[in-house]
Parts: sequence; C-alpha cells; structure tokens
Amino acid sequence: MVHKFNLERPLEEREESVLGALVYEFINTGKPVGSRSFVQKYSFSISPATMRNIMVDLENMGFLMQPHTSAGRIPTDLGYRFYVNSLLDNYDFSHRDNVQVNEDLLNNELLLDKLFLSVIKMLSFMSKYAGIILTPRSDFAVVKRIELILLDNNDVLMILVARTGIVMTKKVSVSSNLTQDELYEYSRYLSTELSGYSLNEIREGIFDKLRAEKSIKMGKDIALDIAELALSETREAELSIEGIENLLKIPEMVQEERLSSLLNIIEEKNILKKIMEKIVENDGVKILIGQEINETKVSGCSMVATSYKISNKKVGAVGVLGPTRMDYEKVVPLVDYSGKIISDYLTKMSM
Amino acid sequence: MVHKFNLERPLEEREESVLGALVYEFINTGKPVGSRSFVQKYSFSISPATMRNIMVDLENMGFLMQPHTSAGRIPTDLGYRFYVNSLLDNYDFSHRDNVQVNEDLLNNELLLDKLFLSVIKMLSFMSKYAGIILTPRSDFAVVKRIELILLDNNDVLMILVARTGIVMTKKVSVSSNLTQDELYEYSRYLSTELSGYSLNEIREGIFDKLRAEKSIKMGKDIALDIAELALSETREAELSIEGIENLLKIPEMVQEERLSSLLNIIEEKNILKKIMEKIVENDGVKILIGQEINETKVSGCSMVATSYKISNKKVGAVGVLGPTRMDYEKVVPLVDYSGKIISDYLTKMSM
DNA sequence: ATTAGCACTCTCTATATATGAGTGCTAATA
DNA sequence: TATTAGCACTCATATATAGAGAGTGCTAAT
Repeated sequence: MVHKFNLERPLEEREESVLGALVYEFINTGKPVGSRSFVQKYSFSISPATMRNIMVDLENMGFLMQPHTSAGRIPTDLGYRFYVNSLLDNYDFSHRDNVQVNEDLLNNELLLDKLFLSVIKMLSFMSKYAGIILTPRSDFAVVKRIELILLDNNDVLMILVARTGIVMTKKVSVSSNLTQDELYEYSRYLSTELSGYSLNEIREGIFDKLRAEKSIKMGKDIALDIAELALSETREAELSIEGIENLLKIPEMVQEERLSSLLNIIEEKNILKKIMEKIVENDGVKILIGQEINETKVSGCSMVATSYKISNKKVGAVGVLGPTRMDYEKVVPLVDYSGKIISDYLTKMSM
Repeated sequence: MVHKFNLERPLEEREESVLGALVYEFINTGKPVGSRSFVQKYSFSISPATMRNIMVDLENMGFLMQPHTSAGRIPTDLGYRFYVNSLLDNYDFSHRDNVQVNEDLLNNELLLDKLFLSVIKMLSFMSKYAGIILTPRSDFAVVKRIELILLDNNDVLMILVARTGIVMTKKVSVSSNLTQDELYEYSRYLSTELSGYSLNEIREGIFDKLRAEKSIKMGKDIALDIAELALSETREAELSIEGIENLLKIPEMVQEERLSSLLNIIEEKNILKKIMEKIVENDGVKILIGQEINETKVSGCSMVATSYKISNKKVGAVGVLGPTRMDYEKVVPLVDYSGKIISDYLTKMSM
C-alpha cells in the first residue's frame, strides 16, 4: 500500500467494487457517473436507489464528489488514489513483455542527453501524454579515458569518456602556453591515474594524493590542475519534458484553470525536479495524483514515475505527466518498462 | 521589398499611414479597430466618416477585413504583410546594440545541441513566443582531431573534435579484435591525415586516395575502414522548438481552430523544417505570415526567422514562432541579433 | 473631397423558460 | 434490516427575447 487511508471503517467489498468501477468509468468517459446508467452498464444487481445510497456513503468518506448538486459523481483525488493503489497492488512487475517499445532507438545514443531525450519522446508518443525525465548528476560516471585537446593558446578541451561510453566535454582556460604534444602526454597520464574512479571519488582527494607522489614529473602538476578544474563542476541533474502538445489535445486540460496549472508546472521546473528527486529514492512505479504533486499549484494533473539505476544505484527518474483522468492501466507498465530499459542499458554499458 | 503587391493602383500616402497605424493598433490591442476612437487616438485630422471611406478602400484592396458587418477592421495577412515590409525596409540592421542578450550563456557550450538549445530558450524567453532553430547538417564540420576508443571487444567509439571545438561521437562495430594501443596509433594517423578537411570533403574520395598511398602500413587500412564507416552517416539537420508554453498564454491562440493549427505545426515538424530550410538560403530577417507558412495547415501563426553562417556559408536558421498578431517590432531585432551571435560564435570557433 | 447625420447591423449581456439527467428523501417491501 | 419504488427537487444546458453599445454604410449638405 502506497497510501494509508484514514477511514472510520473499512470499505465493504461491494463499496470497493463500485468505487473501482466508477473511477474506471470516469477515466474512460470523462463524464460524471450517474446511478441509473452506471448500474445498467456494469450489471450491478442492485437498483439505482441502492447505488445512490452507496454513492452517498463513498462521498461522505471522501472518495467521490459531485460537480453540482444534481449531477453524477466523479472521483476525488482520494478516489483516484484508491483506484491506483489496487492497480499497483495487482500489477505484476515481472510481466512487462506486452509493452512494445523500440529499444533499438537507444542503442546508438552515446550522448547522454540524446539518449534521455529519445526515451521521453518515445514515452510521450506511446502514452499520448507528456514524458518527463530527471537526468543523473554526473557524479556516477566512472572514468575510462581522458583526452586533452588544444583549442587555442589558452583554451584546453577536456574530453571525458565514461565507462558507459558516454562522452562529456568541458572547456578550461589555462594561463601557461601549452603544446598539443604536452597535452598528449598529460592525457595519457590522467587516463592512467584516473581511470576506474568515479567523478565522486576523484573529487574526494585523489588530486592531492597524486600531487604528493614522488615520481611526479615536471609538468604533471599542470595536468592535475587542468583536470581538477575541469572536473570541479558537478553537472546538475536536469529535468526535461517532451510532448506537451499531447496534453493540449485533451479537452479538459485546455481550460482556464487547468491550463494555467499546467503552465505553472512546466515553467517552474523546480517543482517537478524536487518531486522527481524524491522518486529517485523510490522503488517501483509511483503515482502522484493532483495535490500530491504540489499542494497549491497543481490541479487536474497526475504523474506516473519510477527511478532508474546504474548497477543497483538509483541515479535518476523517468515518468509521464498527464491529466488526473489518466489511463493509469496503460501508463504504469509503460513507465515501469521504460525505467527498466534505461537501467539495463546504462548498467550494461558500465560493466 | 520582400513581397510585391499586385494592386490596381498604388496606395496613397494617407492610406499608407492609416494602414500602418491600424495594424500597429491591432497588434497592441487585439480588438477590431473602429473609425471614431481610432481617429481620436492617432490624431488623424480627418473625420470618422472619412476614415471609414479610407477603410472601405483598404478593405476592397484586401488589406483589411471585418470580423462581422458592424465591427471595426482587422488586418488581413496581406495587411500584416504591408506592415512588416515597411518595418523591414526601415530596419537598420547595423543598430542591434539595444538588444540585450546574454551571450555568456553560449560561451561554454561545446556540444552543438546544447548550444542551440540555449539560444532558442533565450529567444523564447526574450520574445515571450516560441523559439525555433534548424541545426546545421554535420557536413560543415572541419576535422581537428580524431580519437578512437575501445569500448569492448567489437565496439569502437570515435570522437571527432571539430575545428569549432564541437565534439561529435559515433559508435562503430568492427569484426576484428583490436587493442587500445592499436587504436592510439590509428587515432594519430587519422588525425594527421584528415585534420583540416571538412566531412564533406572527406566523403568525397579521401579514403580511396589514402588507401592508394604506398607508405600505408599494415593495419592502417583498418583505421581507414573504421573512419569511413563512422563518418558515412550525415547528421541530418534537426528542428527544435522551445517555449511552446508561451504561446499558450496568449488568449487568441488557445481557441479551437488556432490551437489545432498550432498543434499541427508543432507535431509535423517537417513542415517547419522545410520552411526553415528555405530560410537558410535567405539573407536577413524574413517574416512569414499565416498562410505564407503553409497554405492549408496554418492560420493565426507567424514566423520571424533568419539564417546563420559559419564563415559566410549559411548553414542553419533560427527564429521565433508566434501569433500573427505578433510584436514584430520587438521580435525582428531579436531574431536578427540571435542569428548574428550564432554566426559570430561558430565562425570565431572555426578560425 | 470631406463631413454631419441617421438608420441599420451585429455582438454582447441579461433575463426568462423549458428540458432532462440525476439526486435526496420517504415510505413501502422482502 | 437492507433494498427498492416513487416523487419532488436541483441544476446545467439550450433556446428565445430584449436592450445597450459600438460601429458601419449611405445620403445629403458643405
């Protein structure tokens, strides 16, 4: 159970099935669910009046609400919460084969950003909502090789090839005049000394240790200076969204209140970023409904997201942003699977 | 003159000034312009009745239209066309200093994609519309250095550093087992032989020439095979859009017809791509209004765009996508200047 | 050629009314 | 005691009507 309901009494089995069916119905039709047609459509063997009584109870318990006095019922965020909980409880994470994803897409992306972009584009295309990803901080990267290249007299380009095959670059300015031949030598030296270490580890004192070594030759300290400078800045985790246009095709999203809520969330990426950072800590697929995303700024939006790993270390998160009335049943396996293929891909490359 | 008007008679001076002012007024207010208040606000020394007569003439000539019989006038696409033509005619391209742009933003971007992303993000932020860019095909890149790195037994990573400092990577699979030491040697060989040539030139027969050289040592042909394979694929020009959310804040864009038109254009990137490809050929800022973008699929949108160059060779295009009722006066210098700084930046780095 | 005057047009807003899907409540029923 | 039938009630939606206001087109006078 992701979320504990604070109820005066547990739901009866009949109430549960009504609530589940009602959320399902609303997700599919988008219209308030009225007692009569609902009983018919789902072949409940009770009368509309009884259904109304149940609905009143569910409303009192906070699962349903009425848009206006004489309308049918729609789920509250809590109602969705009930629905997705049982969805997640019953979801078999070992059966993801029914998700059709084009993995070849990823196999030739060596630039981290393009790789992640491909994933969320695919995700937004498959889900018809928006794909969102939190990229890893660069700390995780393990050095395979370092190359220094002279750009002009005072600028050196450092190319870092991570064990994953991913390439990072950084330009640093140096005061002394260097030749490319010197840089070749430094490259060899740095590659030898630093390969196998993660950027994390490197920042924690390796440079001092190397500087202290007796065998250090003249000039090597310049190499160390360059490397330290280039590696000093951590590449922050970044949040990207793709496929906003999908959300605009959903009528209920293109309404005054919802739209501004959506714009809020897209513009202030920090909100999403913080949420995704929490999801990185999480195992399995997590669903956030409406206010669970942000108390004040969000209404009508939900997120389905999961973390991804490199060799068992959770380094980022990926997911889908859509309307509260989302096809969770379809999206959950999709997100789950996406997290898996990113993890597998990154892990495979780092071994 | 970008566009020739096919008129029965030339516009009188008074008509011109009315038309100009009317478009200006409509861009600012968004409401149909009526004769009475218009005459007052712009201190025309004619009566509303005379103004109405002029308006009728301008309407007959196709510059104006009425949303309904008893409303004021709004510009047609042709009306906008007249307005922007005189705007462009009078625009002094040598005075762009009043545009405040954060150039530092760009100075440390070595990955092409991130550089361009930064530019259109800036552009969308400054204009409050959407920024769009067509990236160059990779052909233009001039090799500075090539590095081959062994990823695993059969995969080699090729890193190409262009003279601009921009880094491109490509993974290739090889059949024979290679050692990193061999690859070091190949790297040196390829860097020596290929540096100074553009990818264009390289694809046109350099490999055959090198293979024919007598001095070729055993193994070098493998190096050439790898390089030829890695460089065979041209990186296509890509179209990116940023800041769609800005467009959603504009009330007139969030309306049934306009919105779907906007989605069309964003989704079928090929439409925009083709247009931008035409703009690459162009000198100076070009403005496309409504149907000029696409006869059938677009209404209510305009584009302001310009090409950018590397050392006088036009390689891409950058611009702004917004509503027809756009603040052209503000956007034109912005786009112009953006093109300039991209050109300057890329050119500077390639010298 | 310009303008004043005036009837006319059309959107917008407000108000009234009918329709229908759906509710809550009460009393009868199994 | 739980369920159901019956019925009055509610409210969004749709339609019709009327008045106000901004603006036009046309005609006749300047």
